[in-house]
Order: sequence, then structure tokens, then C-alpha cells
Amino acid sequence: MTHVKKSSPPTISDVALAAGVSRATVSRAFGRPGLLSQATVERVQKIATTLGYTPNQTARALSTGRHTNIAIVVPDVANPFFPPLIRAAQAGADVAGYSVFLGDSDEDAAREQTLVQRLALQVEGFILASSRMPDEQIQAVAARQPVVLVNRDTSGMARVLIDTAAGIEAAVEHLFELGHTAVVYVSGPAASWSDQERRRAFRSATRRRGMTISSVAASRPTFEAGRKVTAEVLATGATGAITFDDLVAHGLLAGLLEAKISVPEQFSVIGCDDVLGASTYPALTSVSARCEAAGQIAVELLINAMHGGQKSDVRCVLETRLVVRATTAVARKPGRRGR
Amino acid sequence: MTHVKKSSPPTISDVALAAGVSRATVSRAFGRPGLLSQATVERVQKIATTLGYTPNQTARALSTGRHTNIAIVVPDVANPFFPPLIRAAQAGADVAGYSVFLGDSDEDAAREQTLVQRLALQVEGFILASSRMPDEQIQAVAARQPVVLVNRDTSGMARVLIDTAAGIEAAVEHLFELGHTAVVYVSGPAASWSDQERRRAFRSATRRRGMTISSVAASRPTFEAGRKVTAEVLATGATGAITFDDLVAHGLLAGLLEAKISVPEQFSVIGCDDVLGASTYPALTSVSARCEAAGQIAVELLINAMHGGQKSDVRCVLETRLVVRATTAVARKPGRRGR
DNA sequence: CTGTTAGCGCATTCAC
DNA sequence: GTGAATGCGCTAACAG
Repeated sequence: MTHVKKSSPPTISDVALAAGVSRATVSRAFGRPGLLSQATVERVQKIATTLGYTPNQTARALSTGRHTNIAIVVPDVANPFFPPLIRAAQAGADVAGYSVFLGDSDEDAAREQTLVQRLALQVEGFILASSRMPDEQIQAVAARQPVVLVNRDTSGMARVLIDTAAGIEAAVEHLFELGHTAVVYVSGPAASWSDQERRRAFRSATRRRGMTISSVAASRPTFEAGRKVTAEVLATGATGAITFDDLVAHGLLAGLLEAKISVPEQFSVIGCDDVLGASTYPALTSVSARCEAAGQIAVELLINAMHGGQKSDVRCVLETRLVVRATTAVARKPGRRGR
Repeated sequence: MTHVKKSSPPTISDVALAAGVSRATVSRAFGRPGLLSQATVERVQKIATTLGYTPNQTARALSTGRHTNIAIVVPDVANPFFPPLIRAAQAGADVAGYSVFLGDSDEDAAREQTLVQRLALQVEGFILASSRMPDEQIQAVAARQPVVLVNRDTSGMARVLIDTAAGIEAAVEHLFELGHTAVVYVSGPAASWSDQERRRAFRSATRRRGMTISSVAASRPTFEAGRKVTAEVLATGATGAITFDDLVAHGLLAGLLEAKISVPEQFSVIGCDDVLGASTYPALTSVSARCEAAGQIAVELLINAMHGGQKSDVRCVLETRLVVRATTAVARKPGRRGR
């Protein structure tokens, strides 16, 4: 009986020894099988698997500079907008043989910067979703390695944009047709490209129709934030609101309920991103956002870039549309709410 | 004018050269500042930052075996149960200086195994949440490096368990008190420990009260799966259902609505995990699950284990409770549904 | 306190 | 086709 006791995982040397070949041969058996004879490749592979050998990515990366890792960083993993995006990206990376780091910046630019820095030397590329970093920092990262942005329109960089502006336009139109003349936009994170786009679209669409507008700020895109601004929203005298995202809309719905304002009879609400589906009550009218497609396309672009595809400055725009459900209705007559 | 053009990031040698010290000194300035004089540490640090030097984790890891990376793998990132858990774990890892890999097994044991294998040599430890792998495989992983399980009760291993069984018990009691005598359990993934626990709790609690039970299977824990089993659920003749999780419950709610069965008047529904909050309509009665706490505790345990804490076989149980909302009511009289 | 030496596991020139 | 060196960037003994 032979006792072979090795606590540490088998290395390329172990395989080489057992197979009676040099370490270089083992290396090639995995990295460039084409350079070896069919026979040796198979033999080495076989011995490797019986030994339980797996090429050490770390060592390989140190030697080649290729890590076969990517990182995806988001402002808030728990925001339902991101999981589908992450999931799709992860899946795409997976089939391409890449592992993925996940970073959560907690909506904070400095934290995001730290994360990126910490990860930079371990990954071949970044997907920065709804990045809160200033353009210069993003460009600094991109100068070193491939980056693809999601919902951030920095020229000269690869980016996939979910064009919710068009959806917001439709949302305004929808409210207008229902007779609303005074509407309010509940904004999201100031550093968010999406928020800027939506605000801009809101402003121009309402102006064009001669509607009265106002705007209140929800600090973070959360249920709680939405609930808290309810009074402020009502104080504007508007009869309908378009919110930064569904979370805020959902919070507003809750706040309205507490304030005994019935939706949609007395007040209309439209969300954005359509991540809650029909699960709210009343079912939320919202602007769709194809976050899953965004994630999938983002990895594709990234992998392409990492494989030497030189075309950065790709600008991929995903269309959106208004999904009308049950939180919007004909405007109540003004001046009688809450009395 | 001196042109210094280096495309690759600065290495320890660059800093050493610029600071007029040896590479070892630079290394210590970052890794063991205590071994150096205050003065040199500061000087090296300063030069390092002006050069934009960041220690190369990959090289460091190759040399030390310490990667300062962990991995967290889940069956489905998009399942709302996991994001808060991931977020909490990520945050904890972050303050401890660890970066985190994310793996999505897509509910598949083989994929999970592959992921773990690919990641194993790049991380110091794993958080396996709701692992679908068989015990032996999990133990094999744990034999090589620290692992902490979430919602998986394998003895001898560190694990944090969300004790939904107690909540299910309460759910059954709740239905019983409302006069329900025939109830059905809509099960989730067979490989899921949580599902087994819930099924077991359901069975024993109902038996003790002499209730009539049945069970139907939802392949995956999704809205769609829940919706699809609606007919099957109704065919059991039960007046109330307890589902594997909120997603399935939500789907069932939708299916019931389509079938013109009103909830809770004609049929009661109780979910599990309480991830939808009050956002469904009617607001879902559910068993709470502290997924965020689970994530936080899981990293703590893992970091502890990686830092040499020898006590594996920690079994941390998180209590749950029944959150009664609006999908449960007194049982209708039997024999009249749907006619 | 600091410099010197020797690898960590692998991929890659070169020779043969 | 295959083997023998060399180095990726860093840390860990050893010296001094």
C-alpha cells in the first residue's frame, strides 16, 4: 500500500512527473493542444484528471497577464433592476470561460472608485452599470483596460443605454391624454445618467404640451424614499407623478394609501424600469427597461473588446415602451383633493 | 524634458527604484509596516501613490497563497431572496478587505460544481447559499478550504440556517384557526434544504391537527411556475395553500385571479421568505426570512474561519415568524368553489 | 531596521 | 513534437 499524502492541490509539476513529460508539455496540453501530438495530449489530460489537477489561474494570470476574470459593479445589488442584468452578464461570461467579480458601490462614487482600483489588477475588463463616478475617473479606468458602461453615456466608450427617455415621453403623453395638466417628476440619484435623461425627457415633453410641472427629489431609489416624499408630492398640486423608478413609485403608492388618496381615481402614478411587474396594487403603469438584454449585450461587448476588438465607442441603445396598467386614469377635477 | 512612457502598471521594482530602497522594503511598507521605520514607510508610500502603484494581488496571492478573495454562489441571482444576502455579504467582505466573486448556478448542481472548481484556486473561501450540490461534493470543497453554507444543514460544517420550519408551523396553525381543513403545499426545488424543511414542517403540523393535505410541485421557484400549477392546486380540493416561496405564491395569486377565484374569500395563500413585502395584491401573508442577516453572519463566519478560527460545525439558526397580511381568511364552506 | 536570495505555478522564448 | 531555461510581481526566510 502506497500512501501519497499531499495537502496542497496538484501542480503542473506533479502531472509532469506522473506523465513522464516536462512541465512545458503539460502546460501546452492545456493551453495549446494543437502544438502537441494527439497521443500525448490525451495521456496528459487523463493523468491530470485522475490527479485532480486544475490549472492555477492565478499563476497563469501572472505569467500571461490574462486573468479570465471580469468585474461587474453596480450601485446597489438589492435594487431589482440589477439582478437580472447581473445574471445575464454572469451567464454570458460563464460560457466564454470568464469568472465574475461583483462590486456594490452602495451608490457612492468613492466606494466605487476603491472597488475598481482593488479589482483592476485581477480582471481583464469591467462592466460599470449605472456608474456614479465622474467621467474622468471612468476614462482613467478605460485607459488601462476594456470597460463597457451601462446607462452612462460617455462618448468614446463602449456603452449600452436603455433609452427610457422615449418611454418617459410616452408616459407624459399618456397623462396628457388623460387630462392631467399639472404633473410632477420624482427624481432619483443626481449622479445617475438615467435620472438626467428622464428628467430632461420629462421637462421637454411637458413643456411641449404646456403642462405645469414641478419636481421633488427622492434621495435614493428606494421604497422608503418614495414613501417619504408623498407629502411633498401632494403639495405640488399635481394630479399625476412620474417617478425615477418603480421602487420610488411603489413607495409613493404606499404613501398615497396612508394619506387616503386613492390611485388612480385621485392621483396617477407612473414608474420606470418595470421591475415590479404587476405585483403592486394597483398594478403599476411603468416604462419598461430591458435590463436583462442590457447585461447580455454588455458582456458581449466586453468580451469582444478583451479579445482585441478595437471598436470602442460603440453606442448600443435599447428601446423602451410604456406599459399601461392600473395606476393611471383620467385626471380628477382640480382643487378638491383631500377635503 | 524626460519622457517616461510605460504602458503597464507600475510594479514593486519601479517604486523600489524611485525610492532608492530594495523591493523587499517596498513590500513591507504595504504588508508589514510595523517592521519598518516610520520614516521609510511614509516615504515609500508617498512615492508609491505618486507613481500610482497598487500591489498586484495576483502576484501576492501566488507567493502567499492568500488571495483576499471569497466567492459566493447562489442558484439564481434574480431570485429576490438572494440580492439582500449578497449585498450584505459583499459589504462585510469589503470592510475586511476581501473582494467577492459571484457565481450563479442556475439551480443546477453540475454547473455549481463547475463554478466552484473554477473559482477554488482564486479564493480563500466560499459562501454556498442554498447549494444544490450533494453533500459529498460540498464536503470535498470544504476539505480544501473554508466553506460556510446558507440554508443547508450539513453536519460538521459552518452553516447559517433560516428556520422557516417554525414559520411554516405557524402558517399551518393560522390556516387551521381560520377553519381550513384541507390544505396544499406547493413545493420548490427538490435539492433545496429549505424545501425539505418546509415540506416536513408542513406535514407534521398538519398531521398533528388532523388536516387533509396534498402537495403539488413547482419545478422552479418562479412566478411562472406558480401560475402554471394553479389548476393542479385547485384540483386538490384544498381551501388554502402554503407555497415554497413568495415568487410561487405570487404566481399562484395571478393564476387564481385568472381562474376567477377570489383571494382570500375563496382561497387562502401563504408565501415564504417575505421578499415581496406588501407589494402583491392582496398583500401576501408570508413567513419572514432574514436573508440580509444571513448574508452578514455568513461572511463573519467565513472570515473567522479563514483567519484560522478552527471552530467549524457552527450551526447558526435564524428565527422566523409569520407575517399575516391579506391573503388569508376564514375558509369558505367546502364544495361550492368555482360553480 | 533593511538588503539578498529563493521560490510560488505557470507560459513562453529558444534549442533540440 | 518536446525539453530546458527565463521571468511574471511579489513575499518569505535568511543575513547583516
